[in-house]
Amino acid sequence: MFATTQRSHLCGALRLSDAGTAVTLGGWVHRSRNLGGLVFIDLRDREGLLQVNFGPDWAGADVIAAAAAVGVESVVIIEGTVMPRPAEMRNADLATGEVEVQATSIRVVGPAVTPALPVARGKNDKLPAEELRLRHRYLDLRRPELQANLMLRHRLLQVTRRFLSDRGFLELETPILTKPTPEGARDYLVPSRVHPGEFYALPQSPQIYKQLFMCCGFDRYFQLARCFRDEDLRQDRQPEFTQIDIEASFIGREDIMALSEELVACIWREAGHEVAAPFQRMSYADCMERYGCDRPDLRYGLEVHDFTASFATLDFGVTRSVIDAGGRVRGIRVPGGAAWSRKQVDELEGLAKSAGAGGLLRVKKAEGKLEGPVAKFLTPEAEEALALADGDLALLVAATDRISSPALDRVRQECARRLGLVDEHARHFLWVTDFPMFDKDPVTGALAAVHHPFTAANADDVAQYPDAPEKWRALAYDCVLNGLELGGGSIRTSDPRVQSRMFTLLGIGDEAEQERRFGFLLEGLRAGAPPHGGIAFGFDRMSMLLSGGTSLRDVIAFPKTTAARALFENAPTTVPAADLAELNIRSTVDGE
RNA sequence: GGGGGCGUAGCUCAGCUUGGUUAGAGCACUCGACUGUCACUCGAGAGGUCGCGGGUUCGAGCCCCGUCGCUCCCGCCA
Repeated sequence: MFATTQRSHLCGALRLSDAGTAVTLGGWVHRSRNLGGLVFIDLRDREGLLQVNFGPDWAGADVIAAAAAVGVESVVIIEGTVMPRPAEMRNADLATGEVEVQATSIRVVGPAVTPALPVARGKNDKLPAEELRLRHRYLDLRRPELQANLMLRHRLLQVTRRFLSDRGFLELETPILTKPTPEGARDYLVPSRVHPGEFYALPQSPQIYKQLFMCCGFDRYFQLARCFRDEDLRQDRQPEFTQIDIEASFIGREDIMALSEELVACIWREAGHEVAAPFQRMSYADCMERYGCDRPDLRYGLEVHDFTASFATLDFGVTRSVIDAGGRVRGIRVPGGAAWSRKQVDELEGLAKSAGAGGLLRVKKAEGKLEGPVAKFLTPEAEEALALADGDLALLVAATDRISSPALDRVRQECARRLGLVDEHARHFLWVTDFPMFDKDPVTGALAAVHHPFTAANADDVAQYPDAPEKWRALAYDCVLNGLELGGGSIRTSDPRVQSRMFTLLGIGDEAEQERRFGFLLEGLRAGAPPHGGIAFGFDRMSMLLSGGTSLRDVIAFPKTTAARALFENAPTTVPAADLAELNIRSTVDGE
């Protein structure tokens, strides 16, 4: 398949069964070893490494001299014969290690300057600084690890396309130049030359377009969609990213969740992992109650418990005042935590405080005795509720749930890490369902969409609490793996009047304002919209997990730094004033 | 927008605690030797704006202030 007019095989593909074959190979000089009369070159292509041998019995002196002179990372084309290696000279570390090619000619077709970064690395060599790897990305991407990552990414893209296409989903493209939506994340804006003073935005997601496809009757859509958000970056967040975007008509939650489980299993299988479906499900309320988090890592326990009832009678000021004010006392039991030093527990308290808690109450049981600031106040009922075994440590937060949940989440995760409870090979998939529709700002009372403004509400909740939207649950669902959000979606509002009411509840302007900003969606819905819904998966994150990496930058060919800068091509950059003038734009930055 | 870490040869790092002659090592590079290596080995050599700017000092890679870059985290990410 890879044979061309210039080469016959891929270097890394040759095996013992190819012995005796005359080959012409093109590749990069990974490393070379010059033993005097004998020269070895490890030739590399995307398939792997191959040892090429230049010896006087089959190659002329001029060929050997040329092989000895070629620098690493140069591109060469060699001719020769595949030979089995003598048993004692085989290399078990190399897929091609049972053979070598005895070369009769070498031609340097792409001489390389001395590389700024090493591509061939020793077993214990550290990677160069990421800044340098990004600046010299053309070299970094030659590394077998990154080649493997991008080739895996390709396979995951293809298997996703095949899976969805086979099920009748149409791959439809949506615009990259779109309308600014001043909700949610910041948009990347693109000035219009033709229309002075007006701007496009790059899409944060194809959300509205895919809903319009449903209105058009393309009842199953998908796209491997590039999305853009002008927010600050993280290890797992890039300003442009790829999502598997799916939408379908005449479906409910169960349809989307079943389809998604199949898709995820298919993708994981492509990477060599079997996934058990159906996935566990848990309501948002249960997640928050038991784990303090809407995407819990279920590879370990350390569940959060409520001790409010048994602490209500305690004559202890801290818990007393919180409970009287409507708060709760919640916490986790840490087996073996009693052995931790004061300093170690203080560090945990630091985590809780950084998450907003006032402090972390500790009770430990050592040699049958309870210890800690609250110990002497404990009633027999409270002791029984804590249910500490010898060596256990209880870590409690007395506060409103809004404060205690994130604090206990942080503490729980750190305790699991310290206790070695996190099984790196385990995969615990989870559906989180029944999110609230709205998040109510505790200060202003304003409602904000937890998912997005197009999500449909649970009809029973709307009927039961018509005037208390903060009690409505959304028909939304998140797919979680080991505490990471893989994707999320919802059933959408397909009634334009209901959609308009949602905008009103969210404080998105009057009717005229709604028409101006979201009219193109409302018009589509009014023209006859089927019930529909969908989901989007973070494809980069999936690729990262399946390639075994921890940074999105290792599965994206040309990523941005955390300062949202491209170091290789050096973007963004200033442009000549004349270019700005043509766009009717003037920079306010000094010195421009 | 805020906080932490890092920045010394092409690469990875030591040196900084306690300021003091000519800033070191490994790899890579150049030259030489070597016919079975596979991180070849051996010998020799070259290679430095100690991120940048300012300050303290008789003297700064080292101390202080500022700044830039990368990175991790918080905010943010409907």
